[in-house]
Amino acid sequence: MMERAEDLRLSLSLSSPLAPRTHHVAMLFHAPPEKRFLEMPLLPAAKRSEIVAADEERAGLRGGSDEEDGGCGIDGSRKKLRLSKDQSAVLEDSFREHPTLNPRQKAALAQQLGLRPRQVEVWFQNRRARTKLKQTEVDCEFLKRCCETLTEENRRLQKEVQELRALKLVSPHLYMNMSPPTTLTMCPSCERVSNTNNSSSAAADRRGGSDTAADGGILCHRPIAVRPQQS
DNA sequence: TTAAACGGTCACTTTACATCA
DNA sequence: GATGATGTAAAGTGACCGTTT
Repeated sequence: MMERAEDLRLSLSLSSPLAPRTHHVAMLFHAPPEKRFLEMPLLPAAKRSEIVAADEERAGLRGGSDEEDGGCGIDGSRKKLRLSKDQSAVLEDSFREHPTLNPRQKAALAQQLGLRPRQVEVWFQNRRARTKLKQTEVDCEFLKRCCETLTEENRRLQKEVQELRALKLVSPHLYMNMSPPTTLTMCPSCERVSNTNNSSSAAADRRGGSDTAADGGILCHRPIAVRPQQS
């Protein structure tokens, strides 16, 4: 199995709308329920009858079996299979167990549910896409909140620098007597400054701490930290 | 070692169907 | 009840990647 496929933290159709959509062999699907369940030994009898009932209900809505029209309507339009709740539940259970299927699992699941392996494959494909979409939404929200927090923190730090500069100008003596900000610590070996509860400072450190107040970016805290302390 | 064939997956898209106003 | 808008899920398509030959 491919690594990226397994990494669930998780393409383009160029088909022309003018071109007639082909109805592949893949679409000439599902046999009637009674035929399907001949090869469904893994499913309890009660479940089978439920699925059969659901199938029949759907068939009734469609007004004909797919075997007759090869999965397509009289006018050639493709009929769309809606999976029953039971089928979906089984697929969901299986998905929770393993988000990707090997050919054997796919075939077994298809047989159990009375579907074609291709349908099982497509279901898992779409399910992975839905999972990824949800995860992306969650990630997006998280990053948004991070961005807001960092923006606010940056604003606060810039304000603090301005105040300190002003203080330095007005009363240098008082400024020199100030104890350093308690949130800043200096590494004894490399003399780099880090803010143990401040992610933006750490980020600035990683970048070499070259940002200045003038360019509006995150301020380098080194000048503050190396301020000589009076005993 | 390189390249073609092949299979699996993904991203994007189309389409059928369900639901709701 | 008919109808159009909208959402959702099944399925089609091409690209990409890893494996095999």
